Amino acid sequence: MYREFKHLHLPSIDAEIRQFWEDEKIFEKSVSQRPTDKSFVFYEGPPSANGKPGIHHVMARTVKDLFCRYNTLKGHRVERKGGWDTHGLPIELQVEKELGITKEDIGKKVTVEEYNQACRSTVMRYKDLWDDVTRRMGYWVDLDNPYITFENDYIESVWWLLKQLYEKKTADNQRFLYKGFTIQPYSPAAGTGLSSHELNMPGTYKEVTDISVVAMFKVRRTSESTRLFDDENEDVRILAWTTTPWTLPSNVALTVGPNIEYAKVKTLSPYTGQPVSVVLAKDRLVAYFNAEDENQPFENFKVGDKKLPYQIVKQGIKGSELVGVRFEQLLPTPAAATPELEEKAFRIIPGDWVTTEDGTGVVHTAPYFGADDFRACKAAGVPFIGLPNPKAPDLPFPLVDKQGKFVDEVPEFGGRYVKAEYYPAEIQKDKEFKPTDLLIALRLKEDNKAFKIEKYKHTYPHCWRTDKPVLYYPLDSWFVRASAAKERMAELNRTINWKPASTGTGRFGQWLENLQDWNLSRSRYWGVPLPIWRTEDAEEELCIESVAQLQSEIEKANAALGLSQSVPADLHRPYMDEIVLVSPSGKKMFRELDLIDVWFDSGSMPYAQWHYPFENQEVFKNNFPADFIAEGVDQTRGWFYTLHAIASMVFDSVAFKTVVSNGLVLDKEGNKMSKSKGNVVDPFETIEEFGADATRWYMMANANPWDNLKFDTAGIIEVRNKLFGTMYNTYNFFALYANLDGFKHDEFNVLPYDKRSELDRWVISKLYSLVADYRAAMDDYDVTRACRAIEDFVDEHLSNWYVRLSRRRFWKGEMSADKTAAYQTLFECLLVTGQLMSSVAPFFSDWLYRNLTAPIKDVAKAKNTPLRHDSVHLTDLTQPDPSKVDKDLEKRMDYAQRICSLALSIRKKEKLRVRLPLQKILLPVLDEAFIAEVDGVKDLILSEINVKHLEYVTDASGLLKKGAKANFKTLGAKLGKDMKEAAAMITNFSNEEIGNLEKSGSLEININGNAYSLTPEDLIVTTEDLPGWKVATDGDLTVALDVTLTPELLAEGTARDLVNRIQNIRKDKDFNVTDRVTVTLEKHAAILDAVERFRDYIKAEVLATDLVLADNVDGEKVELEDEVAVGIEVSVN
RNA sequence: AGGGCUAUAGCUCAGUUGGUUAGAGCGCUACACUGAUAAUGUAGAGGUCACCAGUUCAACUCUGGUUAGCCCUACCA
Repeated sequence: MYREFKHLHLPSIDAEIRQFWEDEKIFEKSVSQRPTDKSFVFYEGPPSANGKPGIHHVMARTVKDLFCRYNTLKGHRVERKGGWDTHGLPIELQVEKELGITKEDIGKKVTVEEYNQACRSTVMRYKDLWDDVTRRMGYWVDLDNPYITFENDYIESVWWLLKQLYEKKTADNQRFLYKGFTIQPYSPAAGTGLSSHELNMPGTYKEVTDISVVAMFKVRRTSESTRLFDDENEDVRILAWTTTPWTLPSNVALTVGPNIEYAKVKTLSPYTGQPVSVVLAKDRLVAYFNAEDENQPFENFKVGDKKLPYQIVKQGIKGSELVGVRFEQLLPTPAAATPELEEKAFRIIPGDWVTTEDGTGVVHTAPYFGADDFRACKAAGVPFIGLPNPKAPDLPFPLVDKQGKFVDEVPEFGGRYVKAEYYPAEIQKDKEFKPTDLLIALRLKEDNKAFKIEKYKHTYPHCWRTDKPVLYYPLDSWFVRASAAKERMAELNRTINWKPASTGTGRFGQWLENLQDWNLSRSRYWGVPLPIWRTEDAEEELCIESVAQLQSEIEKANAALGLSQSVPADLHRPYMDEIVLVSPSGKKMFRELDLIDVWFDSGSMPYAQWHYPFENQEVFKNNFPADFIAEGVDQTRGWFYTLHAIASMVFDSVAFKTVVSNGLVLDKEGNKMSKSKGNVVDPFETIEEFGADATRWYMMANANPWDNLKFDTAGIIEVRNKLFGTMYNTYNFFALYANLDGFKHDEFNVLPYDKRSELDRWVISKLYSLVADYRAAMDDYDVTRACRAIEDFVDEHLSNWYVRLSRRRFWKGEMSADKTAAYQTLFECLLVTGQLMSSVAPFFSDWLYRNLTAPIKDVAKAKNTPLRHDSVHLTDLTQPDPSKVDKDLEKRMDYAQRICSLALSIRKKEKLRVRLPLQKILLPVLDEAFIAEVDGVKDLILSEINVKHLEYVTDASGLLKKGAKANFKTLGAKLGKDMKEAAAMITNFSNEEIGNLEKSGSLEININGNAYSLTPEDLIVTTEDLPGWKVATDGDLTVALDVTLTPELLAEGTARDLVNRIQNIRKDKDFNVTDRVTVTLEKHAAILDAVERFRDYIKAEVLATDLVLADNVDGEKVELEDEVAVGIEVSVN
């Protein structure tokens, strides 16, 4: 028996199948039963288990899962090793929050050891939730043997990779792993520098309003500047604009464009009213002065006036002429003063990058807080400003510390955070609170050093983890020289199949073109320690590549230094920091304290997950590179990049051949989901309510995975009702009648297709067309197209046409060859469609497969047939079979569907119910082939629309009124400008003209004096009308219906109505489908004729042994057509 | 600021190499149909294919520009 069900409840199916998978280890079998030499390699991008899974994870993991399942069905062995990303800032931040400490407390209030222990125990906090969502959504991945990035084996592989980079050299003999001092984005809140790709995470650049200041730098009267002065007492100032006033105490230079023209303007200081002469770019005058104020008297100006009088006293000063001019330091810090600074700093230097697009055309230059500034000062020989650094006098300590505070030595502002955002929220909210930038601006205003202070809106980078603004800050860091490999990376990238392609060529490709070196250093505690040891004088260094090498170096050091160190059991800080090695020259070597960027961890997973090269060399070889990976598009600069970079530089290979990047999951209004907005969707609730399959299917079918999805549960409901509901109903229908008839599918006794009906062969043809379309779409990683093809087949073809038209075959009469054919055909459709669905909808499809195959499982197993498998996920994907596809048949059926549709629409218009039979349908035909085609599906049409006969009307009959339309495609090229008129002319062609053209094969027309010869294919001929008939038209098809009613037809219609009403009563009374009944009908004039003529028909249809007419009937009054009510009683025998 | 992508019905989306009636589903209205139905049919309402130019006999489609949204690039102070 086939299982039958009352209702479709997908969550129950989920639970049943999940249990089955676990009991029978179906996932394990689906991998192990496939040959090892036919692998399809997939890499799992490791999630971090310290956050809860969200609905977007269901999206990303559905993409991963379905292509792995699909390739499994295709016979590949698809290992899916899970993994966990365990290092990094989010974990540290969470631990700090829980321990109630800040990073300054590390090493003080808690030891590094305790801190790291806390991190280690936190990382897996939500592992159970993750494992649960993994199971519930049906994501098949090996959770028992995942790679974990904090494990020693993993770290050792990472070291090995670092060593490869350390040893690799560019053509000019530079190492790919090197240390450099540069100005880098730095997040004081996170306490670490940020790599360029971290800065390129979505959402890092935010629009902020900062306080901008145009500062007035007082020019010192020296030999270089005399020409700027009219007299000795003139107060000449250079104007320079900044959006970061906190960098002004660190100002050492002003940069001008050598070719920019500057002007000197006599005016008044707006905030003090004192006379002053200001120098700025001539093109920028308009930004600070109004033309109508030019040459106005200065006496009238009062502080606070909007109108600032001015007078241009000198123009055409080239930037190059200003170079070397000295100025007074704006905000001196005595503790930072040095003779060298006094001598070489505070002067104007040149810079090519200066523009006059905004500001004053003069750039305030603070080398420690801007990369351009740093370079410009280096080039011009301007020293850096900061507190004395005894070890490196050239590199004084910055006036801003690593927490983002001014050092105490800075007058007035010492100890203040430079950005308001670094203060705790409650301080920022205080009414008295003033950001440091504002205090500085006010100070300048008071001291007559500010020309203009205003708010300025611009975008500024923020730390992607802490959401606070970054500083540009001088740091000593280890870099990977990625820029040296960018051509090779771009070249390898071109071989990768990106879905969508534009991400690869555009976003990723352009990124590679402008590739910067990869800043690897992180000043943190919980991560992979950089395995590099250096002597204190930095003369000698050693990069360790393995635990074994560390072991031997330790032994060497122990011997040389008389120590008793050993390799730590845990390769993290602080244990690694404690190891002292010895250099070839006998000096002590200490570990570089940096950790590496966690992105390097995850980019190392192809190697480190197998502890390569220390173990599993063969496994690695078979599993590199990946055939397929998938993650969110936000990983383009993250995991996708680090995978690609490491593979390119170390292995000169791609890391993955195909990558599918999915878009964001937004709420249904299109807003980003965020906790603060409260629009976050809980994946557990969604799956619990709608089932995993409907959720997965909706996410894949509604829009391409790479487009953003506006997540709306109404869409899931639609999928559930339409696709899964229809499949379920179709199955239940099959099961109901198969059980009644005792039909059991027999793989060894299948009726050949050519022995089956036109309708059967048609649906089989459609099915195998679907198989081909589906495979083509999936092979192209286009799951949306694949899903939509299935939806279309299930709804349009299988349920709405095949089953609807075949229903009668299933419930009429005893088993017959035709009935068997119907069962076998429907069985095959369900089986194959279910299999195609299984990649996206793994639960329902397995449930369906198991229901379909349960009755024959034992036989199948014994005889080793294709249906022997316990799960659809263990089967082989249905092969496309062109011999089963009959495009001509599909075309014929398409005619049938359209003809029925037209006939029904005429019925509708004429108010002729379908149960009322009609005499005749007429099809005007223009060519003989059409007759043959329609004849093949004639019976289907007649029964579907309840008409007795079908006739064709040919041209010869003379009844047809033809219409013609211009074929623009063929005529356009021929006629050109005369096209429009020709089209009008052709529309007005008479029957005769069209006939002539068809007969003779050509027709001359004349437009605007140009003669043209038309051929038959220049016209699209249609039959428009059949005078005297009810007609409907759809494109090239026309249908005419004979609506004459005879007593015979009316009686039959009434008989059918009676059958319908009696059937309804049977259904209402819950009779069994097979129950025999006795029917008593009220002796009503409206039905007498029908009962007389169709007594046997009615009896047969409703399984009545007796049909009695009586004056009084106990049963119910039932409405027939024309408001006639008749009493009917139906009772079981 | 520059570069890219997108813009089609109330909503979610299709729309081939330019070709003359721009489609589907959902939702809405009305009427049917149903011995599988959380279905289905027919009909209706709903579109200036974002806007403006250009190329062409012909533009939703190609080109340029504008606007809006998104993404990317950028420490231009």
